[in-house]
Amino acid sequence: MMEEQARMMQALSGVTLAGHSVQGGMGLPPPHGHEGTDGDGRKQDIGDILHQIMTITDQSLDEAQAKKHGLNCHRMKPALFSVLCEIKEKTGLSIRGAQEEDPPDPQLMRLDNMLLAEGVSGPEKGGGSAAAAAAAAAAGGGADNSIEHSDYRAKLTQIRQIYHTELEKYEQACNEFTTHVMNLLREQSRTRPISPKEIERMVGIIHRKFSSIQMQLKQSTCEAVMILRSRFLDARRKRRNFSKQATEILNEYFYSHLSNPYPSEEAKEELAKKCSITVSQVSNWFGNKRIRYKKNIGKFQEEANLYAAKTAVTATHAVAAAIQNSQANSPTTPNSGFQMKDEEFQLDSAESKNSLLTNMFTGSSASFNLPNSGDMFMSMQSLNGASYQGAQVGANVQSQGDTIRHAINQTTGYSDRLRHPLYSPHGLNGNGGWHDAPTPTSVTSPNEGPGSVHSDTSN
DNA sequence: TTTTATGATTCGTA
DNA sequence: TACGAATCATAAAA
Repeated sequence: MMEEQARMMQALSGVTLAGHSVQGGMGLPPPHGHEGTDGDGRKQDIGDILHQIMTITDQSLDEAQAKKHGLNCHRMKPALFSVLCEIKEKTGLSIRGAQEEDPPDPQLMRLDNMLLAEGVSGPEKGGGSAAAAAAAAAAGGGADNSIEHSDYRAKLTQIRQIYHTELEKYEQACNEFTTHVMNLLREQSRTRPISPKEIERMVGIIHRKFSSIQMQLKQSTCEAVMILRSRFLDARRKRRNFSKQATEILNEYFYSHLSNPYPSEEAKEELAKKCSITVSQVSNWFGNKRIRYKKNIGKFQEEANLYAAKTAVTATHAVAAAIQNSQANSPTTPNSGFQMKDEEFQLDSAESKNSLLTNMFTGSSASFNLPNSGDMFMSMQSLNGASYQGAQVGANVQSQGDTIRHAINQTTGYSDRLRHPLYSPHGLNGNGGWHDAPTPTSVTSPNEGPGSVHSDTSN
């Protein structure tokens, strides 16, 4: 300590060397009573001032205050202050120079980006709605989708509010503290060498400190958002079985399009709408269903028969209505809308018998090319243990004219249903894959009335 | 508690 | 990019 003082005094006694010629250089009048005297006198004067400064702490407060005032008014004060500042600057800058640069913190940038993306920072309007929508979409499910969506948004808004309140608090505190420190330093600069540059630097340090606190706030906000998101993603992973009705609709479509269980995009949309699920859930369902069906056809046989009977009964009713309708109308009703070729129909009808046998005997996907020797009607009865009116549909249809077939197509919407009264894996090829088949473009429930649109059968 | 069913995800492929 | 296959995770049944 004493060494430092001595060194400083030594440095200051050579102020002229530092470029501040006390004699005229700064326009200062020479020390009183020593006008025109030599350098020894000036040194003596400066040494005296420095001594007073160094010993000021040893004195009582009043004494020190008085001395301080005296020193402030001393004519050498500005020069001395300037020199001290310069020395301080020189030593200080070399130390802090490296810290002066403020490279953008990558972590802070990441946090900022995330907060912006999540809608926590950035514009208020619709804040987070995109993220919320994404999370809600990922959550899947229809009915409670909107509930989850709004729940997510409410929580996000809460986080956003807390974030902004805290941020505002920090900024306010930062400003207050900065102002306070600046005032303090300005005040102190009257008695000790503090240059404006140094004050500026101090402000920078304060801001950095506060921004590190802000980063903590941003980090915890991000964490909160992540937790919120993960909770919604968990909700997605928390599987919920589809409703019985939805499963039925999907199964009906699957087994009635067993030859080609690949619903088109339109069909998927329609199914999704009917089942109150998303299109991707429909895709998932069909993906799972196809693979699980193929893996163990035997296991699904009962289910297949069930849906076959179900849809066939519906189809029968529809056909009966259609026949009645056609009979009620003139027998000369033109078959303007029917486009399916008669040969095709015959062929499909025969194929259905084959597939029926396949179901009965094997359940294997590769063996549907059994001899065409089965009796559809009998098979149905033996399999289901119940009379199967729908089995007669094929015969009826074959015996009726195009008008009726047209009516059937219009009524049921499922050409496959008629072709395969008992749904079978006839569409599976020997390699375990489904044959290429035209993709149906529309979905129609067998429960639907005749007014429905059946684009997949009208071409 | 164990097993089965089922919706979702991931990854490789054509 | 849609699909198959494998797998995960959880609901539901045994």
